[in-house]
Amino acid sequence: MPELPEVEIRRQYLETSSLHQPINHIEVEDKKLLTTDYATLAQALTGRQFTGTRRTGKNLFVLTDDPAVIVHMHFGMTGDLEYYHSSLDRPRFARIVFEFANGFNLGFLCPRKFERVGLVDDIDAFLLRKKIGPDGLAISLDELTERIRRKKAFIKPVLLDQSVVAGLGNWIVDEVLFQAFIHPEQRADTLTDIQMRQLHQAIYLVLETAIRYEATYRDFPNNFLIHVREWDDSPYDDVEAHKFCPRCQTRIERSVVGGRTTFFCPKEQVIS
DNA sequence: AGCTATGTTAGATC
DNA sequence: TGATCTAACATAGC
Repeated sequence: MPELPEVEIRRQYLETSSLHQPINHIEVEDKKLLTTDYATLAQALTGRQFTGTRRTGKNLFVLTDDPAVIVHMHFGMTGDLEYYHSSLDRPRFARIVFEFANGFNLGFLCPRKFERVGLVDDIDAFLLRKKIGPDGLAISLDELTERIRRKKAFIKPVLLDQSVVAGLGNWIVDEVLFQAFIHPEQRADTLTDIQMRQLHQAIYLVLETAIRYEATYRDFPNNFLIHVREWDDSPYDDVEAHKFCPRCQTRIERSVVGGRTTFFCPKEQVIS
């Protein structure tokens, strides 16, 4: 589920599996997944090698031995990477495959086709053009405060806005707001200095924790809200009974904010 | 069978 | 114009 931590895990995975191997061929099942036309992509990458990676928010960039050829990957809601050898092991949904000269393959798994791959020649220019803000792990308290205070919308959709701070998705924003004791519908421009400090700290805590546990939710600390969601695999009425705040045991509320399903503790996350 | 989904964005609306 | 909001996208899984 590719929010910033999952993309960071995929970056590390690609870095340890797929560098310094000449690319023989690129297989693309559905051209709609490409943001660069296939002929251009194939021509630019054939014979090249991946040499390193960069990440900003949910965007992964793969450098090659040609400084002007950089692959951009976005994992949408369900994208993943898998490095494999035999074509018999080709994973399901590997709709884009980078075939290396050594016989190994890097599959870009696109189960729901919300994923995108394309070429970029300048990362900074790309980020500017796409209005991607500072990475959630790198943003300072002052910059976060300045960017949030100029918005009047609810804090939750503001945190989901990649131009404000990059990398936070639906689950993580809920977790961050829970850890910071902030109601998802508090207006962004009304956050106090104390709340901003809590928010900044919570963003770092949640992202760091998720990366440390390799984004495996069930391993997260017990005081994380994420567990409320993880168990939500049976009909809502059935499961509501065990959704309680891990800190105060109040029943967790479920609503829709900014068009997304939202969980929060109605007792501890109040609008001030 | 019908509903929901982790993300992004075009187009509508304020 | 600019900010904000909504719906749609394509598909799998439950």
